[in-house]
Amino acid sequence: MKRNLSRETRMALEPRKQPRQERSSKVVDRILDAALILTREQGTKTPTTLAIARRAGLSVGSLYQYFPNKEAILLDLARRWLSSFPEVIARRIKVAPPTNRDEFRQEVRKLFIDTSRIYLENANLMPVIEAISGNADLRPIQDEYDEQIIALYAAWLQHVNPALEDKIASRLGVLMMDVGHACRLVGLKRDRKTYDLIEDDVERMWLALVTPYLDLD
Amino acid sequence: MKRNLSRETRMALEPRKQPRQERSSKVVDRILDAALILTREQGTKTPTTLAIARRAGLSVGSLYQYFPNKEAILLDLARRWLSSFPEVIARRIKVAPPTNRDEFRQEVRKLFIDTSRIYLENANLMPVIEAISGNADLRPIQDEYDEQIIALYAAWLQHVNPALEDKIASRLGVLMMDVGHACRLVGLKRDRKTYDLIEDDVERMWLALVTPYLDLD
DNA sequence: AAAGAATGCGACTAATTATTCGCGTTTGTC
DNA sequence: GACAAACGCGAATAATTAGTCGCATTCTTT
Repeated sequence: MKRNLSRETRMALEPRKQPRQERSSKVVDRILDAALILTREQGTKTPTTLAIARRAGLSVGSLYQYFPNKEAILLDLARRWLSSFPEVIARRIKVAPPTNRDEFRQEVRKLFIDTSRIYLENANLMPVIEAISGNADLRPIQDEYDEQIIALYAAWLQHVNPALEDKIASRLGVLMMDVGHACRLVGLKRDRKTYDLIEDDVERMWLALVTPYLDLD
Repeated sequence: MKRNLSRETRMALEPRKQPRQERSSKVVDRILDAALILTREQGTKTPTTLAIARRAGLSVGSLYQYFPNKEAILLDLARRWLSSFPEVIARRIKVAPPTNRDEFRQEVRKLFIDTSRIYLENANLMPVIEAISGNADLRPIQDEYDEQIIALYAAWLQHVNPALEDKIASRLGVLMMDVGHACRLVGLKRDRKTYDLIEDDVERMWLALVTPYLDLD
């Protein structure tokens, strides 16, 4: 278990080599698929390298042809998810800010729907997201993304109400993110109808959360 | 690492022996204190038995005089926290149900304040709670408590509005718990003033969440 | 088809860490 | 103060797993 990379893990998360031959790029997919399936099966615990290799019909050695360490595999799976949040929120800051209560509600709704879509589209990798949160090595990386997302939520709030103090915006940003995340994780574990009901619940909560701080009208 | 107890862990969580001599009951406290301090220091990862023993000025062997395994130590720390929730919610079900919108708001507020107090009083063991959630062996035990708490929140909702369907009550119960938990964890990491502001935020969200389902008036 | 590069293999290494066990020490009891 | 029970110790055990390395196989190119 040569394991003091943990500190430098961040540097070491890039793929060790680009696949050159066609067979190997399929192998990368097999590895990622195996890791995803196992993470889903096992819930909390991240799968072992041996388990991933076996499931992918490979040997451990082959894993390390393409990934510098186990963490990199999980992170690769989560990468699309992690990066789509900033994109989506940033997009909703580019439009003209609302001028009355009704337009404001519309804006909340849009942000709300866009973020919800991210969850729905990535439903199958929620177990990976949860595993990452529970992993000491990966947690800091997720925290970085979270910081970014919170900052963007805060920016969105100030876009909607430029008079809003930084401190308040950032507090509300954290809560929007965490409430949304917690509720949607619950929702995705239920059937689609319940998910939709929970979405309505979250929307009401978001509105209740931010409305007092956005004295339009 | 004799570690296939995991399955039978549940049986094995009781203290191995009651301390008979006075010196040893102090030792149990020292162990618990050490585990608490280390968990707080290390954040996510649960401390090793060796680290706990060292910090408590003991040897590993002595740990196992009083605890059947490492998990039992953390669980012992969390036990008061885990059990106070059911107590507190159950107490709020015993009073007469509200008859109008204003009394209802009062009831929400009371439940809200009572649960908030649990967080404030146990602020220093939040890292333990988080560590437990991230630990594959302990998670299931916390989940059991969570089930219980959700059921009680649901029962409270039906106490307030007896006409409320089971399914809705349980959905709202989950959300009350998760939203409260997520926000309060954030709050406890901030200063007291911010905690109070977040409490107001949560109260508004709770009200927004449940009000549509409680057609009093 | 032969050379050389890329890929694949899996036994092995090594780090980590939970738990045990036999023995020495302290404490309580008479 | 002597005896047994309780307590304390920590080296040894053993389970688990991440990551390596030299050799084997397959592919690409000419």
